[in-house]
Amino acid sequence: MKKEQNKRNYPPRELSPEIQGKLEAAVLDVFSKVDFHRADIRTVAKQAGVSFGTIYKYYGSKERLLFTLLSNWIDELADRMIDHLQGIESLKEKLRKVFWVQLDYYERNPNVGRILFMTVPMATWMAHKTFEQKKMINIFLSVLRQGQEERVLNPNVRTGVLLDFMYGLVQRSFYMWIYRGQKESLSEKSNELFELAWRSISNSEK
Amino acid sequence: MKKEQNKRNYPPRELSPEIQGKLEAAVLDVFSKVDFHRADIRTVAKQAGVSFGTIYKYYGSKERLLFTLLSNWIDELADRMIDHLQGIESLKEKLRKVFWVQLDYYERNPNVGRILFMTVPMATWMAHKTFEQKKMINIFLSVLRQGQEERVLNPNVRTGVLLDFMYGLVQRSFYMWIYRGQKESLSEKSNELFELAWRSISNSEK
Amino acid sequence: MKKEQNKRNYPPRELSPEIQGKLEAAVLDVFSKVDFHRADIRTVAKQAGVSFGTIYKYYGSKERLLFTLLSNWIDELADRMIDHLQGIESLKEKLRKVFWVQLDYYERNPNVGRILFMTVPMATWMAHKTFEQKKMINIFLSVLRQGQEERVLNPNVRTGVLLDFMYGLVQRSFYMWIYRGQKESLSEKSNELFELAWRSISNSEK
Amino acid sequence: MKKEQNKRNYPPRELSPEIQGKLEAAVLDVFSKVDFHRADIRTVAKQAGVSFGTIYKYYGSKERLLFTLLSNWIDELADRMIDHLQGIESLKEKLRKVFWVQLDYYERNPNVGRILFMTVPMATWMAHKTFEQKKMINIFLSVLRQGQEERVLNPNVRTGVLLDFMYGLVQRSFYMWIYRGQKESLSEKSNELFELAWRSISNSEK
DNA sequence: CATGAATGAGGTTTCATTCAT
DNA sequence: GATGAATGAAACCTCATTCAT
Repeated sequence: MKKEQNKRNYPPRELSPEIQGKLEAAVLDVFSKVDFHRADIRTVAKQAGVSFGTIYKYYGSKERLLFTLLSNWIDELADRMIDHLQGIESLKEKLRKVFWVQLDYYERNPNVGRILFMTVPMATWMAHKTFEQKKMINIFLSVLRQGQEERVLNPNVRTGVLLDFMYGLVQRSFYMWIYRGQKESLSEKSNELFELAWRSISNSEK
Repeated sequence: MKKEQNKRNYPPRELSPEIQGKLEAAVLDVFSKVDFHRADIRTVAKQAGVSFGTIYKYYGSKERLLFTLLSNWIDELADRMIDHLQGIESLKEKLRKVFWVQLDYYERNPNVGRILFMTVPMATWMAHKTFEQKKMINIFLSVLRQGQEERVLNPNVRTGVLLDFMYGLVQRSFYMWIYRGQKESLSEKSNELFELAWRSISNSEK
Repeated sequence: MKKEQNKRNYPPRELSPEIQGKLEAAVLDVFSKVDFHRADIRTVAKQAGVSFGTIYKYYGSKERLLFTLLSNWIDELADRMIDHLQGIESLKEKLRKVFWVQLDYYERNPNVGRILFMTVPMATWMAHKTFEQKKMINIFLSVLRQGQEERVLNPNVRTGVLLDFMYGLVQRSFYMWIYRGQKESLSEKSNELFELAWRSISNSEK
Repeated sequence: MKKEQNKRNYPPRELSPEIQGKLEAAVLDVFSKVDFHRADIRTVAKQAGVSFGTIYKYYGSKERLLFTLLSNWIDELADRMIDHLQGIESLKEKLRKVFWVQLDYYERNPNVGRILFMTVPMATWMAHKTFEQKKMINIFLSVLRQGQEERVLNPNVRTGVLLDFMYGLVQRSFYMWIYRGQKESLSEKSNELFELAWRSISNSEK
């Protein structure tokens, strides 16, 4: 007898990249336009040209569909971050870049930002294994720790606080940018935000 | 997408204070435990000892129920803020207080914090008339503007950015406090956060 | 706290007679036309002018919907049987009547017959509490036992066998009547069948 | 209502005898345990060690799979009937044999009986070309007609009625045997049933 | 007016059937 | 040809919302 299909570990295998792509586009569109509870899987399926049976087979639930794709996008951002940090020596420049890469990404992918910062159901998202975003977090932490070791950053503040500080700023900046109508460029405000942040976290006693 | 809900003005009249109180307690309990889309009006009604029909009569929809009560709680916080800011002259101390009052409030009312920062569907909340939180915002803005006028705060940064900066920090601090298990006191970290923030926003050139 | 709603004992209360009536008509129509597995509850709901949510609330499943109504119809038949047996003394005439009432009922309500003898999923139906049809069965058994006690019926045959004998004949007669196109009157063949049966079960040695 | 299935002629060719055998065993097992609409083609395929695609290639639909195999089994029974009727001259003994062969077969193959009398959706089965069971029916009819011609059987009753009479008895006896827990031997009750039937159909005036 | 029965949308599941590989 | 991924229909279930009493 064949071994039992695992019914809870989604996805059981990979969707074809083509379908995956259409699905991502549809999820991005539908889930960024309305709150999670108003987004309709049947609409996603229709837009993606996939049967919703297939969606359920691979993702198992509305939440998991969203979380899985979201996780992919954040990984994309993390990869881009790693790429951009290469060859920068100055810690200050590294951190400046960290801000810029994020704001640039969300400016070019506002629907990812909308989903991440505005429609994802937080309580469940935080319980989801992808919330920690290890890859992304680790990049930040290693930069921040390096800074503290080199006494360039304030060593008296816990790294977690610095992290929250930066993340909070990015999140709030993003959704207020949306709220205020996306009038100016988000990435161009990156420097202003960074300088604010830098004064906070740099080691003024050094 | 689900159809839009009724847009009449709720509540049309006042519920008895007793019922109102039980309803607030029930909403606080139910909506803080799970994501908005999982919170069940029937459970709220049962806990409050009213029929859900009555809730609909006074609030008109699930979202409006939540937003209305949430708005009340934030007003409470604003009133407390005003109260605490009285008699403080030093701008730095005022801002320190602003942080403290918020963190203290959310620490003592973590369910309000959970709802505001974690379960409320952001997109719709932002579109709701109470999102702006005029009272609260105005307190902040007036403090910040006063600071900028007095050249105590960095005058080169738009007030909105300063606001986002503070709000983002409070929000992120709160939900990571929850995420990390509410181990230390949130209000006790207030000073650490404030000092970080202060270096950011104070006018270093002065 | 209110006591828990029983989720498995359907119906929790009575549907209004009007709705009940429309539902019966729709079930009769839909379930008699096609096999159980092809009958669609949404079609039933639409025809009955009831939402299918209501059907599920009261009946809980497709099978239970069918079984419950079917049970009602059989009770109707049993009541009619009791009514018609009144005032008949002769045991032979009683049994003749038993055949006639059944065939007459199914001839006038062929859709009930179709459902009972042709589309109901037998295996599950037999496991259902209403399969035994106590009321109906008891009428038969009491007539048959009386006959055996009076030595008018063959006392050497178990009553259950006599019952199967009669039931089998009615069932097969009905569905072959359908199969052969309902050309002659079914109730008019009642006597022919009865006389056959009577020779079988009457006590030839008396 | 669900859409009608494909009407091509299946099977288009022969499956290997080994697979055919495993498939029969699987169908017998799966379709006898639960109602038709609960029986799962995937389970059948798994048990038979073929993919369900193969089943579809050869049989075209769930119904056709069942009906085709069922038809084979009934043919088997008919062959056995022919075999057993050989060399019996007495019409009464022939008919006794007819009962016995059937009850004996279903007792030894209760799953065939379950399928034929309890789980097959009658309405569609009757519409299927194999329902008439020409071979089997012809055996019965020729015996019955011979009896009527020889004036051993009641000549005033249509042969169809006699047939229904016998079939109905076998069917009801079988499923009540199942219902009552298969406690006694079914074939041993054959004589009791036959004697009952014989009194019915034999020509009492001769 | 308060109530809760009824509605209907949509999440979740299962599965017969189709179809590309 | 055999396979099983994909489809889509419909059962099943929950719940926001409407509405008659």
